Amino acid sequence: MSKQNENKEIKSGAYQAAEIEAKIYQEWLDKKYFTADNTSDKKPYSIVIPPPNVTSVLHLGHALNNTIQDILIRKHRMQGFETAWIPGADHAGIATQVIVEKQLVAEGSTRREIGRDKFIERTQGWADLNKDKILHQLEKMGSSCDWSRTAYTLDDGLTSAVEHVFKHLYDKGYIYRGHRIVNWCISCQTSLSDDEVEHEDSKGKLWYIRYKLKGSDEYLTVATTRPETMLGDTALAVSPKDSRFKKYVGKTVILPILEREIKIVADSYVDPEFGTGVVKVTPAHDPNDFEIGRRHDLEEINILNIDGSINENGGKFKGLKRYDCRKQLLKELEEKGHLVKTEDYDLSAGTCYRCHNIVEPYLSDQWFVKMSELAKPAIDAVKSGEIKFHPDYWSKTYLHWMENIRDWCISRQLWWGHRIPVWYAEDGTMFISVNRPSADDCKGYDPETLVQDEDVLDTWFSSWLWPFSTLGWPNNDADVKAFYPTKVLSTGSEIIFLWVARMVMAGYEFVGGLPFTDVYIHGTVRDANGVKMSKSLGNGIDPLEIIEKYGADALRISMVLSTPDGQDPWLSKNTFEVGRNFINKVHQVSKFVMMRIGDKKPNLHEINSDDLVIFDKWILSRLHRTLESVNKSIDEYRLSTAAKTVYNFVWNDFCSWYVELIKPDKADEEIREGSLNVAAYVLNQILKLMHPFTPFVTENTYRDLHNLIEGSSETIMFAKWPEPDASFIDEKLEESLEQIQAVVTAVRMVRSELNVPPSKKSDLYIKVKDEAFGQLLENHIGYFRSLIKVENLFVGTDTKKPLVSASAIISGADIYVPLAGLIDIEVEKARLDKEITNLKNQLEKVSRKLANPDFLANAPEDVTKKERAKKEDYQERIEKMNKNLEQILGW
RNA sequence: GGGUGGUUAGCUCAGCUGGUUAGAGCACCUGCUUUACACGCAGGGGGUCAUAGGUUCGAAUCCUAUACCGCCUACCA
Repeated sequence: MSKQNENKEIKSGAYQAAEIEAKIYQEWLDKKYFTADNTSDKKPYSIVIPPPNVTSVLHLGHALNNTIQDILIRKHRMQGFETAWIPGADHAGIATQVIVEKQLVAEGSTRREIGRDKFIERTQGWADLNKDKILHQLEKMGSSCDWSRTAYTLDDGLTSAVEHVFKHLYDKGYIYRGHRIVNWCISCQTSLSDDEVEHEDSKGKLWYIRYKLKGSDEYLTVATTRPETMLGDTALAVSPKDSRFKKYVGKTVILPILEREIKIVADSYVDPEFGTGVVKVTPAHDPNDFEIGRRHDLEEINILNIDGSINENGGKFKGLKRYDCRKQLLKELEEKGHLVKTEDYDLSAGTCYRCHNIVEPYLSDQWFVKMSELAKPAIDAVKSGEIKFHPDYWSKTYLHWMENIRDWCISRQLWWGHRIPVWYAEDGTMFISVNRPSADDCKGYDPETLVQDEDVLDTWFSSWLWPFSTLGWPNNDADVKAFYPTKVLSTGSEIIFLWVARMVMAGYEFVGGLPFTDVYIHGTVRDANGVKMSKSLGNGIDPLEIIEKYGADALRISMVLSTPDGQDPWLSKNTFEVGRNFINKVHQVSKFVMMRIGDKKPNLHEINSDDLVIFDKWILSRLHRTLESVNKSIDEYRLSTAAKTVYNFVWNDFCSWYVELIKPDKADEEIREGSLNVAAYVLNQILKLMHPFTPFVTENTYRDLHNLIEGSSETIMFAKWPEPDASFIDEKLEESLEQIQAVVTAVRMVRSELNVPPSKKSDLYIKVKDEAFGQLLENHIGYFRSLIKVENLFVGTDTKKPLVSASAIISGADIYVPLAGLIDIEVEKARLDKEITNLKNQLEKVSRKLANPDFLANAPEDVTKKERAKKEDYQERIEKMNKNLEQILGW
């Protein structure tokens, strides 16, 4: 931190976010402003929150996502929609169970020791604690969630939705139980769906192992990346088209070490070009081998225990961990001459998305959902544009996955979650029910003898119902009727498959219609080095820490400003200074305007157009241009662009120009009434426009402003959203003002470069080309006199250059600042030289263009006209500057 | 291996349908206790727009390759 920064902290005039934010949020809660009314006549606008996991508190990714949702909700609330933002949390089966199990181990216990009921009770307590923390964080961020509708995937209502859906799919034949190869995490000791497996590239080896042909001295060599699986080999396979190996098909080889006899089969899966052209077949530990095994009726030998150690089928290797076994096995193979060679090999190993251990393909009984039929309407929805992705390119990712969808393994060998609602009789007959079936439900069987499936359902099996289960489906339809489908789902790209796609399928299958019309995919939050923020890397930033230091408004606006539309934001702690400074700026300018209002009563809602000067009209024009642009950007989900537009308007147009322009020449003079009205009106619009982005400072200031003028105030939350009005936009007038700004800037530049003390006033001579512009300057000099420290202004079409003066030549005006005794000739000369060189370069470019006959022949007329005008302008300015330069040299 | 996003100032990014003196914020340099704001004001320096071709009167912008960075996806042992 620099010295300057240290000093700033002590300054007392700055905006104090913390106290204001806490107070305001509590008021919003007390008045129940966030609560949605399902009987309202207003048009609905609803969003369901992507439920955060109860395993950990929120990070900046959540802060970004929830800011986006709150911006959309608050804007639409102001636009008169009945808004419902449904908050909630997700029980996160595997992740939560893993954490609680670790706690138990640390205490010297295990889940099996304390038993299922105790374990669930304990996990529940822990999850509830975290859930509360998460909801508290959302509040601190200013989220205007409808807390009366807070949902949780393990709530009774949501649980009954899960049961309902399970039964529905089972009856339809879409849910089935199968003996299949699944992804098995040896650490979490559960199956995983394909989407819960992450692929990580790693350096591996390809081991070449030879298998001896029975009754011959010949060998067949296979290549493998997982040699330990050979303990479960039940065949070798070759391509049926491969002439090299045709003669061996049907023969037998001896599996090294275990000395088991296994046969050689021909299967078209084998690629003769790869490796040796011979593949070892381990049906119980490889999905492809499993298929080959089924085709050739091979034995399926499971060699692993659920913890990844070798079981009794591994003979003497029994009890070894998988990679220890690999080591010993390779050693023995080498000793016995079976290891032909070893090559380096890049592979991408599947790892568990929760614990990052390498996943084993594992043969077990699991429940699956058949997906192909469910996918159809979900594909159509995106293809037809009924559901739109923002940015649009994500729809390709979605469609690619949907069109290649595979069955979904939904059973998990866990205790934490929705227990599979299936009961088995001794003979294997199944009954679907959450609770023990009644005698009527299982005719012919004694309910007491039925045993419930031990496993629980994948967490996503409850979260895919989120857009309607949170609204009371299937038991209560009032909210469903009022708020389904929701409008937009805002989330990160990493759960397009896990969650978004499945919600779309669920929406069509269970409720009969799409769950949302828009999917907004925001970027992934990264640290200052571009590394994804994560708890395990420890590079995350706690939003609460940022809120404490800078305020929630600053957190929100900083995040949105620094998240490029459709790209990943790179954030560091000082990213948030941008927002804090901006909030303070708004606070300061509001303070100023209110101070100047005093006991006057400007109209905040209407403009009296009879009492406007050019600057007033200009800021109104800029305001409405801004409104036009911001509204468009938000509608297109370009929130960062919207925020930047607001930022630039407020800081540059309003604070740096307009407010400075209307400041009277002397401190004790009053602001012209018409301008003060405009300032108050524009400020009010700014506050409303900014409210979705920075809810607290705008609420606070809005109330102050209204109290001051009207003696009372309502909340800004339901204030009328500022819509653009094109009749305020005046391009010509904006151009005129840009000319005035150019004069001001030129004078400032001259003074600054010549090191004129800011306190020193001077006269100003301007020779204008156009009489009207001269009038404009003359009539409004009072407004910008203080901006350029001008004493007397001399303006006209024939104004002469004072002898000793610095000059600046801009389009349409020659500017002279008489500064006898203050001008350093060398500095002024260098300055003019630089300017002239600059202009000459530009002139050169334009001249070349205009000398090209093809350009003149082909370019549209307005372009050539523009270029000609430019050329003239450059020439004129260069001439004048040269003259000025000569004159200086003559001094 | 397929798909997809990126490459513009020291850093993070704008620049949407080709014609701009290529912009902003941060950082940097200079000056400033100027009537709200030093979390500020004014001014300044800094870019052969990844590379190579092409289309065009004209390319940061369109097309084609190449390189690098990133993400997603994939059962080639």
